[in-house]
This record gives sequence, structure tokens and C-alpha cells, in this order.
Amino acid sequence: MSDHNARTRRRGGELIKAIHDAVLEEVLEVGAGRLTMDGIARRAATPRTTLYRRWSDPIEVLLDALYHQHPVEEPTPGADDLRGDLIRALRLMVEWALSPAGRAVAAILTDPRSAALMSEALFERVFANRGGTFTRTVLQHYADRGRFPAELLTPVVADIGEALVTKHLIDAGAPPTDEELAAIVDQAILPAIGLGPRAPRA
Amino acid sequence: MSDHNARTRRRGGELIKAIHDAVLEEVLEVGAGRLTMDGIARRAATPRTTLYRRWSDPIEVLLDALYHQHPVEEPTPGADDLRGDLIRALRLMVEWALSPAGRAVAAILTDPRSAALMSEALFERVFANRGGTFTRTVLQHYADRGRFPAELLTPVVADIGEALVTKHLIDAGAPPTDEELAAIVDQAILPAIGLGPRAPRA
DNA sequence: GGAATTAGATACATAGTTGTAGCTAATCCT
DNA sequence: AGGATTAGCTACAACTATGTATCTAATTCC
Repeated sequence: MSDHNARTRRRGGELIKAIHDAVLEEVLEVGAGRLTMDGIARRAATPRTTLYRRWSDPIEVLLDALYHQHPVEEPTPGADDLRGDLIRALRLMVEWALSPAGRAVAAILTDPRSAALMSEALFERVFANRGGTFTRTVLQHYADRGRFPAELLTPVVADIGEALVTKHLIDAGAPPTDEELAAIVDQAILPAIGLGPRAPRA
Repeated sequence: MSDHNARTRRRGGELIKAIHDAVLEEVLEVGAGRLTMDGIARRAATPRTTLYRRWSDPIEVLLDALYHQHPVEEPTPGADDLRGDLIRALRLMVEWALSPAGRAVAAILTDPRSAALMSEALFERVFANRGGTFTRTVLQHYADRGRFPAELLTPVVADIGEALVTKHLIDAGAPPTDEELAAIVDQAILPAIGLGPRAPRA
């Protein structure tokens, strides 16, 4: 019961969460390169001194915020619907990519300073739920059940869906529609696992 | 013959080129968000005033530099070697992506300020030689010659190669080797145009 | 209830970026 | 050769971010 409705003094976890939220908002607005302690502090409505007590520069704050982000939902393969499960997996990925955390990761990856500071640990944590897990989880599930030859599930094949979704986000600047996700599944992923270009139904 | 060996005063085109080169170097080092007139001017060894005479802020300089970049080499489909031509097309793309211009584009796309200022014209100019042309040119060539059903050459299919190369660059932080390019062609592109996962030779 | 902790409000000297201005001198053009 | 451009140089005032220091007061913990 730490948050009745009082505008009292924040402390510990509550304060840190507010700061984490602030960096993620800030990075969306100004980009990773233009993050400042000042900007973050203003947005979190806290004095800069509070930031310096915990972090030494803006990128540290950002990386820390990402590190404490909730992991993304995992795709859970359902009935016996490979095609549908793939589409759902990609939809999950789109959702993540559009979230503050997802967009912050994009900002970090192309910022020289931030990228250099990104630890192995964070890389794992962030990419485990992004780098190829969405689609791979589903494909693995159906490969294990013999719906297609397991040796076709190569690293390249596991990446096809995520790669195309990422490219769409970059090129179009907008998330792919469900039809576009379906096209990716039908025209790129399914053919690669031997379910020919003309076999939309799994 | 404007450049004997004299370290005389630069002017017009020569000066502008030096400035363009400077921004592209600068953006690689500090990122799009941390570009400053000051930094660019220092690197180009010219007073800031010279910059202000032409551009109003660092991002303008960067976008202008990109706009005047030489267009990338186009893939030229050769003998009758679809697979080889695809690999060569992707190799061209990797080359471009690693160039100053290619990396600058990546920096711009995830920087809120820069992205907002990127004009339609520049987007076209830059993406026409990137967004999907490498692989598409080759595929179109062979589709026209009936090497595979033309209706399989959808937008999604034309993007597969570029998407996977991009993803590799991001995830691995390094360019794909020739073997990896071959895997992309064999396991993702060729199956999508009906040349099954097990048919490495075109 | 009292001590320890920790957020909030200043304040400040330093440093870097920004636009602009004024002058000098090299280069181009005819 | 002479006039018009335009780069190079220097300076400056306004602003912003950086770290640090100091003091006050809210909250937590025992």
C-alpha cells in the first residue's frame, strides 16, 4: 500500500520505476544519442542528484531500464495449426517491436556509444526474446512432432519471419497488417520448410 | 586539376565534398544524435561559419551528404546462374551496408530527429538502391526468362534476401560470410520461388 | 519514538554548442 | 587587372548539460 493517491515522496523501487519509464519515453523522443541526465530527471520529476546517486551517465540508465523490463510473452503453439501459430508468433513480435522497450533496443543498436556499453548479459536477455525466438519456438514444436523434416529447421530458416517483419517495420515505418504477416508465412516461411509456395494451409 | 599538391584554400565542390566526408565519418563515430556543427567543422578543418552559410543544423548536413552519395552498383545478372547471381547480389548489398553511407542510413533510421527530416526524395534515392533492389533485379531477370513462375515473385519474396542479411548484420554485428550468404539463398530464397529446399543448383 | 536512510531543493563552477558578427585574404570570372 | 565571391579566422553572448556540494525533510526500520 505504498500508493494511495498521495503525491508523497517516492522512494526505492517506486522511484526507480518512474525513472526507468522516463528514460524509455525520453529515448523515443530524442533518440539514444541525445539522452541527457537532465532530460531524464526532468521527465521523471526528480532532481538530477538522485540519478547520479545510482548511475553515472544517461546510457547506463537506459540499459538498466531495459534490463529490468519484463520479458516478452512467449508464443505457445496450440492445437495443430502451424500456419496460425506462426502468424500469432509474428504478431507477438510486432507487438514487442512497437513497445517502448522494443523501440529503445533499435535506438541502442545503431548508437555507437550505447552499443559499445551493451553487456553480454543484456544482449542475451533482450535478444533471447527477439533475435529469433518467436518463430523458432513454433517451428521447433512442429518439427518435433514430425510435421516437417527437422533438418530443414536451420538458423537461417528460423530467422526468416523475424527478418521480414523487421524489414517491413524499417521500410514502411509501420507494422505489417495481418494480411502481410500471412503473406510472410505463406510465401517465405512455409516454402522453406518444404510446404511449397502454393500450400497456404499447414 | 584542382588539386596539385597545394594546401591552398578549398572552395565550392571540393570544400563541400570534404564536409560531406566529414559528416559521414563523424556519424559513424558519435551517432546521428550526437552530431554537432562543431564536430563536423573540426573534422573538416573548416570554420563553423562555413557550415552555417549552407546548412542550418547537423542533420541537414548529414542528409545532404547522403543525397549526394554515388548510387550503389547494380547487380548485373550474368550467364545462366540464378544461384550465383543471387549470392553476388547479396554480396553487393553487404558491401553497401558496410560503407559509410550504409551505416549512416542505419543511424538515421533510428534517430527520431533525423528520420523526421528525411524527405521522400532522399528516401527514394537511398532506398531504391537498398530496400530490395539487389535481389529483386536478379529474380526479375530470371522470372522474365521463365526460369520460375513469375507470379511467385511477390514483394515478400523479393525482400527475403535483404531482410536476412540485415538481420545478420544486426544480430551478429558482423557481415555474413559467403557460406552464410549461400545458406540464405539455398534455404530461403530458392525454396520461395519453387526451387525446393533441396535444390541448391539453379 | 528515534536513528538511519534517502529523496527533494538549491546553488555553482566548468565546459561545450549555438548562432551571429566583423574582418582578412584567397580564388574565380570577365 | 579589378571586382565579386566566398573561405578562413577570431570573438562573443546565450544557453544547456555536467558533476559536485550542501542543506532540509519525508520515510523506513528497529
